[in-house]
Amino acid sequence: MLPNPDEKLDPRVKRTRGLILRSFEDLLAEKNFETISVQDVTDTAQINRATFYAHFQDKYALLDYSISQMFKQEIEKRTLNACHYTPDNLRNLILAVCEFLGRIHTSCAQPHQQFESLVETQIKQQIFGLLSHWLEQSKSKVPSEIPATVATWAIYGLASLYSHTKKRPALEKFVDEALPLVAVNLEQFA
Amino acid sequence: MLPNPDEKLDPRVKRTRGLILRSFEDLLAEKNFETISVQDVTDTAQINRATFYAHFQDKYALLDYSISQMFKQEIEKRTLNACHYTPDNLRNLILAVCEFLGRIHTSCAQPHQQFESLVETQIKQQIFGLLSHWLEQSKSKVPSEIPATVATWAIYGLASLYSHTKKRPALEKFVDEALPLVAVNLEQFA
DNA sequence: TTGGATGTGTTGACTAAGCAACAAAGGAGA
DNA sequence: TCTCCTTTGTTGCTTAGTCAACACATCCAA
Repeated sequence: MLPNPDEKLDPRVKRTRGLILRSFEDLLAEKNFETISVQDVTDTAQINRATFYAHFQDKYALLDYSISQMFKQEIEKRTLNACHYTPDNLRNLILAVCEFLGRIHTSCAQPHQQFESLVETQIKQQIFGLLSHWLEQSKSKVPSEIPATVATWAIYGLASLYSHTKKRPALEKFVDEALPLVAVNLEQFA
Repeated sequence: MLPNPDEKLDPRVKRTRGLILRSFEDLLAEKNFETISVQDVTDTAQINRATFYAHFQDKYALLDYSISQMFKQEIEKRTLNACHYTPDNLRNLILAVCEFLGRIHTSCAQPHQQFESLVETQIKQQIFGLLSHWLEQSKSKVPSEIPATVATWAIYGLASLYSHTKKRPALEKFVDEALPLVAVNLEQFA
């Protein structure tokens, strides 16, 4: 739906980016983001360090890209990118964000402030883009920026709460309880 | 032991060869060798067809290389490349060849004449090289070419018999019964 | 027989990846 | 403070991989 810019790419580029991404995600599982050097990534990816810089400005850009790719996959898996606003789709989106963030917090070694804030920025950007896309398809011509922003922050906040909870409650139950509070501001787009 | 020519290689070369080999071995598990085209290999390896020809003359050369690499790994796994002639090492070698050939015959789709003969040539070359290496370390200065040849063919023959047997007997028992017939010609090198 | 479809092997021009070397910026410790 | 060491970005040159196009061989069916 949203334009897919990866198809017509030089195979060498696809391969290299894939290697970098895979290595980075593997490394994130063992060490925390701050202690991962570009060297570490290129060593485990078995590519040259200079090649890394041909693709990413630095490791922060890599993190941004990595997070957004993973999240995009999560969304595509649930085909949330090819639909419009309904309470049920919203419910699935909240579920997706909770699970995604939950997975990050269990599979990445001790997340740190900087790491978390970069993740937050990326994910919120994606949620906002998706919601805007949904709302603009509605017959209602109400401007969507403000409702989409409110919903985006609310959703991320819920997922953050969920993923930081030590003993996580049953996800479905959690989402069903929270859903109405988010949906109330979007009813006009249903 | 035998010189290891792969270490100081351009990383791109290692990667490309690895991709080609893996794809080829995967394809061998599904289709028989004759029906695998160079195109098939490069497609699944996600490399350009021209790149294939920069590494291998044709698919027959690839088969040779693939078989010899797999066999070399089998030998290295058992550290048979770093030892000398003893009846026990010989026993392990026979075991290795039987298992290797057995694995090929179960994991590769319907082997054909051409395929089998290419495999045979490669494996015998490797066995012969290894045996020569062993025998030439012996104190006895007896020429080793003839005994090594006899043993090589005998070993391959045994493994071939074993791997073509429908209901394979217990491997250990099979080898213990055959071992003396091969060892008798090598006693002088012990 | 002809023609389309498919595979082979090769070529030359272009582009990405590798490499070694560099300056510069921190960090840790004596 | 000074030095030693590691990491960061960057650069110019070399080499490997990509691409499109080519001529040629098979094969099979119209």
